[in-house]
Amino acid sequence: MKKYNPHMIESRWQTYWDKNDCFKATEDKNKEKYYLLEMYPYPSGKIHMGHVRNYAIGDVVARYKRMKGFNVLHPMGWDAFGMPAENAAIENNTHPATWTYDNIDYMRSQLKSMGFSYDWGRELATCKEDYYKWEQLVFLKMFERGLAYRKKTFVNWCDKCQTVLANEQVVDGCCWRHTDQKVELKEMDSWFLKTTEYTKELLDYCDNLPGWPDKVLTMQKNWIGKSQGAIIKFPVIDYDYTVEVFTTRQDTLFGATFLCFAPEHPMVKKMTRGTDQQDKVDAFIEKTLKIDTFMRTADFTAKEGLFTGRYCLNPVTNEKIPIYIANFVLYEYGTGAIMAVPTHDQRDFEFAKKYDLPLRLVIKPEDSEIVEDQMEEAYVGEGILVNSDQFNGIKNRDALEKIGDYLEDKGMGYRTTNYRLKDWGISRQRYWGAPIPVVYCERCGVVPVPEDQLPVVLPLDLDLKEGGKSPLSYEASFYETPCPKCGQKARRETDTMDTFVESSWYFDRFTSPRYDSGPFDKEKVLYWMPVDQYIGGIEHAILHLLYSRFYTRVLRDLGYLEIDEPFTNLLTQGMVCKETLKCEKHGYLFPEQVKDGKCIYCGAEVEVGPSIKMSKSTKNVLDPQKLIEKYGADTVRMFCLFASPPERDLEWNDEGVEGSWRFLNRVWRIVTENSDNIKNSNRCENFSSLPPYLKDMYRKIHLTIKKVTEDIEERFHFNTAISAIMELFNKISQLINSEKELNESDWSVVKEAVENMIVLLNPVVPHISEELWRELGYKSSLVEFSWPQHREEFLEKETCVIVIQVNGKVRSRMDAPVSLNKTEMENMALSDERTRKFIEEKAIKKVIVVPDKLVNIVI
RNA sequence: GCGAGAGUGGCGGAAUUGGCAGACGCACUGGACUUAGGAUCCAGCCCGCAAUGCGGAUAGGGGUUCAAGUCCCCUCUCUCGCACCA
Repeated sequence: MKKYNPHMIESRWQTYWDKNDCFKATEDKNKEKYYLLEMYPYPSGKIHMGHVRNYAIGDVVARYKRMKGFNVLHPMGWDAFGMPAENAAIENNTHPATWTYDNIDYMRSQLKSMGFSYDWGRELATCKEDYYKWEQLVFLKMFERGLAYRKKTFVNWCDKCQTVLANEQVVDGCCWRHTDQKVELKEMDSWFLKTTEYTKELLDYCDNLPGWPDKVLTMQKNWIGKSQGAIIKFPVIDYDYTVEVFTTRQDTLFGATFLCFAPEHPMVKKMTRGTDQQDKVDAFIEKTLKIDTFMRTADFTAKEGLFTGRYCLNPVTNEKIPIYIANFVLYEYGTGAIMAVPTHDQRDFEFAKKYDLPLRLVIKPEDSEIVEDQMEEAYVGEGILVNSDQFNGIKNRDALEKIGDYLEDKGMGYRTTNYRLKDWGISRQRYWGAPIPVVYCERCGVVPVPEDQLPVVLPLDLDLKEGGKSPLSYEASFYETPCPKCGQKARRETDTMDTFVESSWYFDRFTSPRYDSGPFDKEKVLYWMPVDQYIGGIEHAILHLLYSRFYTRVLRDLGYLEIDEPFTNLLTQGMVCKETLKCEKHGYLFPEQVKDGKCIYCGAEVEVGPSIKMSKSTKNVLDPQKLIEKYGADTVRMFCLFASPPERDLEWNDEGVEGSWRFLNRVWRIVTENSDNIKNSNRCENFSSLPPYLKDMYRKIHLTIKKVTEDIEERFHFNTAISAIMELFNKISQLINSEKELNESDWSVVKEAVENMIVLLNPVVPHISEELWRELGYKSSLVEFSWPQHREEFLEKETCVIVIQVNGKVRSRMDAPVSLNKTEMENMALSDERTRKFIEEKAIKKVIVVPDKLVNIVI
């Protein structure tokens, strides 16, 4: 008997699929298309378990859909621009391009060794000219339409990255890549994409994506952050300016006793210029801007502010109220200034108490009294308006409307909707990215590079300096260029685009990756898009997915696409977790640094920590390469799918992998040891003449087909699909290993069972199943094979086990013919001897009968 | 603080519509085969007890129901997201 040798088998089948172009996708209008996409990886060096899991999940679906007869597009590529390439290049004295392409080559070979069914002919890398050229073109089109623009703003600056970060890339006040690096505010010129042009659509369509997890949609909605309220105008006294504030609580307007500006608001300096307060105000602004936004606005940071020396009029009370600047007011949100109602807003309350500002109650709870002097916190509940002139006595909910109307009537303001979503800052002061195709000319200003001069090529031969600014800004051969308009000496933009721009349309490019007359071939993109199933990590729930939704709309409005949403269905898989090992002296340890529970360096007892996301920093990682070398790709794929359903975290367990390995060995053995008998027997023709135990086996075959199909199709629950196949396997193995000699009809049913088992296993473990399929005498590959369809008539049973309960407790079971009516079942249960013991002489109150399942006798 | 999700044996997890809780796998225990077993096969494996049976058990408490892991209410714990957003 041949031993199961995964490496031999796997490389043989990988070569076969490759040579025969098995996964090559071509447009075919007669077939239903299915575009399956997993989030493409950043070529960081080698694949990690997260990739393996993500791509194993995707591959099951791709292979399954293909067997189901769909025209499947399943591409793979590389998110190839980005900072790690630059950092690694400086560290290792290589070029980012060399580093990136080397990594791509190695990672491609790793993905190939996993046997994923990609159409490798469509592979793309975003760092190549023929990719970013089209991104630059789209940028120019956006510029023409005002969807890309330049402005001076306060930007998030990471000193370690030496670049600007998008708001989305700031996590807890720190850089998303350097969690120990505080982000500073820096005023800079930057390019923005006008995501806010589509705010409403992006929000509304969240209710139009039934195939997305609610969690992700909620996160997107929160990020967009819709709030309804009003803009209210407060005229400044003795100064020609009217402050506009946004509020959601116009019902509390009569209680607005002061105003607060964000310190960096440009009006603050203007209003205080030449006044006594100027110096103090300037100092306060400077001080506040040194503190990053997170710290400044953290809930543990005390409210701080300063009087500007100016007053304005509360438009409804006509009272003179002071204008402050305050650290807790955000310049980016609303109008950058607020009306402060200390009685009904906790922040305003704290501020007023600190600076001794007046409190006026304007909402009173219906069943109690509040006195301003005795308030210890703001009253934020519902109530009745007081101290509000003609609005006194009405409920504050109604006052929202009424005061809104009043403001509009009097021209003091208007109702509006405000969103938290801001425009997307895409400028990065980095080298390894797509150049922004514009030129700055002293005469002509900002001049877009003409389309026929694209691409603006990222130069490869230049010096990379450690730290500091982007090398492009030192490279005269790059930035020196004649102005496209007037021909005079001009300077090229040296910033590059955020890499999220590339990932906002790579899925479109996959439909025609070699197309050279535009971003993509319209006919092909119309055929394939949208992506039917997108699979990736939850960590992209906001950034990547929101940008992609935005970019899709831009491409639609530019005439490239005819769809609104890029991804019809989204599956967010959980993280791969493993326990951590920690030594008191040496910190986190790799498993090989621990022997017999002791640290190999100091012999100290190693603490086994909780299972958390695999990460290099906590050293609880596992190199998939080693697993593939030890067990082969099929075992690794199988364990990843078997250990938990995809959306949940996967708890890594070394012994569990052994289990998958043993299962595949058992399958191998039972098929190879019995292949002659299986090959030489005929398919079972006459079901009704089979003895009961074979009918039972037949039923199991069809039950398994049904279960596996439903688990993959409806829920992506591969773990239960695999366990169903294991049950079928156990049943086959019991029959074959039983004492008796197998006869002809036994073998005919075994043939049916084994063949179906192999086909059902194919999407999960494609190599071993192909090999065993051949072992059974089939010449063609399972790639060509159709997914089996269960037959209802084989699921039907002649008898079933009925559970008999007395007062809800299981007391007995009986075998009964199926489809008895309720009375028959009841009578049968009542005549059951074991059941009678529990009923004794007691009166029966009620009998509940669930057909073919259960009888519950209530006494 | 707000929002969402989760809590089931020693472990990963099943139970899809309210109908036998613990499928499948791991670990563990015993046995067979064996020079050997970290291979393979067979058996056992939620807890308690007066043990062929009975009782208890799905974070804890209460409720609805003939029947609750599943539905409702309260409490606790954990995870994730947001967090002075006016």
